[in-house]
Parts: sequence; structure tokens; C-alpha cells
Amino acid sequence: MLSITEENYIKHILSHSMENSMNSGVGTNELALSLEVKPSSVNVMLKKLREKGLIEYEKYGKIYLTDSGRLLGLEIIRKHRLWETFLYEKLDFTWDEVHEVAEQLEHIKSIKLVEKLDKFLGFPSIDPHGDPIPNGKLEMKTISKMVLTEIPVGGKCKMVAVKDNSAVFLKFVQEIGLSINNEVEIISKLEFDESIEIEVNKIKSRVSKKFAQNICVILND
Amino acid sequence: MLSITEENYIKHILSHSMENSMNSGVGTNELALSLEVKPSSVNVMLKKLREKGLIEYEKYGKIYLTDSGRLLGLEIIRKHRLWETFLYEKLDFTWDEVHEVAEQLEHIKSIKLVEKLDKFLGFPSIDPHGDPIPNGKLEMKTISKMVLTEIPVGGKCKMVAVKDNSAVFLKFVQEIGLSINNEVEIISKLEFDESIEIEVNKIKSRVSKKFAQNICVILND
DNA sequence: TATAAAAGTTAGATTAATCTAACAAATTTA
DNA sequence: TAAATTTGTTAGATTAATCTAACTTTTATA
Repeated sequence: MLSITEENYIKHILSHSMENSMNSGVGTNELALSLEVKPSSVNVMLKKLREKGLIEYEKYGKIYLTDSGRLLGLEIIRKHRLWETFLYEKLDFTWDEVHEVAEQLEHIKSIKLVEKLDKFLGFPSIDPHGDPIPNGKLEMKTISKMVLTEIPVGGKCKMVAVKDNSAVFLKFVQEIGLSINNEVEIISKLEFDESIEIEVNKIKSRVSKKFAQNICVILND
Repeated sequence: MLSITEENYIKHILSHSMENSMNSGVGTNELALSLEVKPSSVNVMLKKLREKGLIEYEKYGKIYLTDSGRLLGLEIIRKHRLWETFLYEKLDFTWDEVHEVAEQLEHIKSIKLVEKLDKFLGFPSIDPHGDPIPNGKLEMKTISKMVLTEIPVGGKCKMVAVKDNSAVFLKFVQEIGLSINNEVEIISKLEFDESIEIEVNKIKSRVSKKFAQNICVILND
């Protein structure tokens, strides 16, 4: 059984490996920075995690998760994202509030709890930030989360999350008929102000660059 | 901000004070026993909690919570019982599974979370064990939880929980029309085998002593 | 390629929470 | 009330996770 601290180290090592697509390993300083501890503390912990068979590295070399380390990390990410979904969908937390609480909830130890929570939420595959949720077998879609500005003209995508929770923003989202899981097509882009014309439910609207940057989408398959 | 360990000490001190109705304080050994640590460890922690103004005691004397200590304890009990209710009602955990998980969930730090969870559950006042849940102002009904065998003939009560989760037990509970929040009246008791005749929704049934001991009720006001 | 900068490591100290072992005070009981 | 038992305390050690400070290795650059 891992301590909360150990789980956080594993989670951060996994996060780094998921960011660098050609997994080149993570370094001590880099880890220390994201964990907000000193490199010397990381060093001590790395020895323990290697001892437990969760990571691999050579002295002065990059750090990699072993298979069992990666599975443990995925389990933590699964819990984190399921709890975020719960907070957002069931308890009406806003997009920006869920992370902090999920950071705590992800460490609750109960296999039954995770499975029952997953079922209660209807086996969601994307969290409120638009990130994929590993399923019960720890398989995870490799969707690329994007914002609306990144979709080319003619592209079709699905809205998965918002990045802003201000009333004025959400009111306009509603006004143009946008909501989670809606199909969005990019009709045209205006070079002058980088505004974008989109179509949602057969209705065309023009939105600003700033607005579009706050809409998270995934490209249609 | 209290550590999880400190919270557990406060919770146990409060539990002891709620058991002894004329609050006579709790002792070091007694606390050590319920916390499953050695008395010397308790001693060290007591000094810290006194320093923080959460408890009062004299050397070799009994331990009492201060007002702020009691409020913190009630907040923890509130969280514990709300989470138990969530697990039981929303995630279909059984009566006997909820406690262990709630022991972890009760330490999640987020005021917003507790209030939103409370609302989501419909502001429940009794948990799945039949114990009262402190409300948002940390006021708690002093209901006396009983089992069905403790109600005298002619008495009316309300079912609040079950103590057994076996399929055979629950099937019979259902068969005689019993469910949470049902009114139950004690019609008669048979001295011979201590069986009890009850009436639920105008329907009379006879139940065994063993059965009745597994039905938690509260007396009607 | 020599040197400076960055990255990684080690040793030793600190803090929170625990333990064991020895001791002291309070309470029970003979 | 004196002895035995229970209860509570203290001192010193241990473990996990952190820190600072000094040091070494690797990498970048002049």
C-alpha cells in the first residue's frame, strides 16, 4: 500500500511521461519543481520507489515508470478524473474548483468505491477539463484535447468542457446553443480579428478569438 | 489546519464524551485503546492539542474538549455521516461497508464540498446506522437510536436503518412492507420466544427477536 | 577543449507521529 | 492503611518525509 506522498510522486512521473509524447523520461529537478519539493527530497524518494519496483533509472539518468508503476499512476488519474466529474456534474462545482478537491479525493483507498462511482456517473470517458478518463481496465482514449481556435475551417468537433465559469461567458455559451457533447463545425475564420464562424445544431454564430479559446473540444473521429 | 491524525484524536475524544452522557472526561489509556496507539503516543499528542486550545486537562486528570475542539469534532462527525449516507444511498454500498470508506472521506478538506454534498443528499438528519447528522450549524438532534426489541408494547417508532445486509434478511424486511422511514407500531410481545407483533402500513406481522434486533428505529416524538 | 552552468547526489539536521522501557501518581483492594 | 494494580508520564529511539549545504557529474558554451 502506497502512502499519499508516494502516490503523488508516481502521479507526477506519469504526468511528465504523458506530456513528452516520445517518452524521454523525467529528471530530478523537473520533478522537484512540479512536486514543489527540493531535488534532494526527490532523490530520497526515488530510491524508495525503485526499491518497490515502480520506477527505473540509473544514477544521473532519466526516470521512467515500470509497468506496475504506470498502472498505479493510471489508477490515480482514473480516480482523480472520476471525482472531478462527480464534483462537476453532481455537486455543481465549477470547472476551476474541481481540481483542488479531487487532489485529495484521488487518494481514498477503496477499489469498490471507484467502481461504484464510475457506474454512478454512467462510465464517463472525458472529465470536465476535456481529459480522457481511464476505464476499469485502465485503458485510456488518446484523444487530443484542443480549444476551438485550433480546429481548421471545415473541421468538425465535439465540445467537452469550458475553461471559464463567469456568468457572462456561460450566458453567451447558452445563447448560441452550445453545451457539453454538442457537435460544432467551423464554417469560416476572419483573419482580421481572428473571429470564427461556427455552426451548432444548424445554427450559425460568429464568436471572438477570446471566446473560442475558452471552449475545449475534441476532433471528431 | 489540523492533520488527519489530530482530527482523529479530536473525533475520538468527542465520541467518548458523547457515550458518557454526564460528560466525565476520557482518560489517556482509554483513548489509546480506541485509537489503537500506545498511551505514551497519546500523551505527546494531548500536549499539542492543548497547546492549540482544542482540549483541556490537568496532569493525571481527565481530558475534555474545549468549545472550539467540540465544534471541530462535530464537523468531522458531520462529514463522516454525510459520506456514509452518500455511499449507502447513491452508490449502493451496504450498511456494513460504509464506515471504513467514510473514515477516509471525513478528512477531505473543503467547506464547499460538505455543504454541496449535504444539499445533494437532501439535507439528511440520520445516517445509515441510525445516528443523527449534525446540520450546517453543527446542531444535532439527540435522538436515541434503538433496536426494535427496545420499544415497549403500544410504542410507535420509525425505522431508520438495518444492521444486517444478507439477502435473506433484506428479503423478509421487504416482504413485511418495511423500509427506511416507515412507521412501526408494537402490537404485542410473546414472552415465550420474545417474538414481536408489529404493524407497518396497516399490515400486521410477527417477527423473531433476532430479526427485531437488526432493525434500527427511533421513537416517535 | 576548458570552463561555466545546470542537474543530480550525499550527508546530516528537522518535524510529526509513533514506539519501548522505566518511572510516578492515583486508585483499588486486601 | 499498606500493598498491589491501574493509570498516566517521561526520556530516548525510530520512521517517513522533508530541508540545507556541500559536493559530484553531466551538459552547454565560450
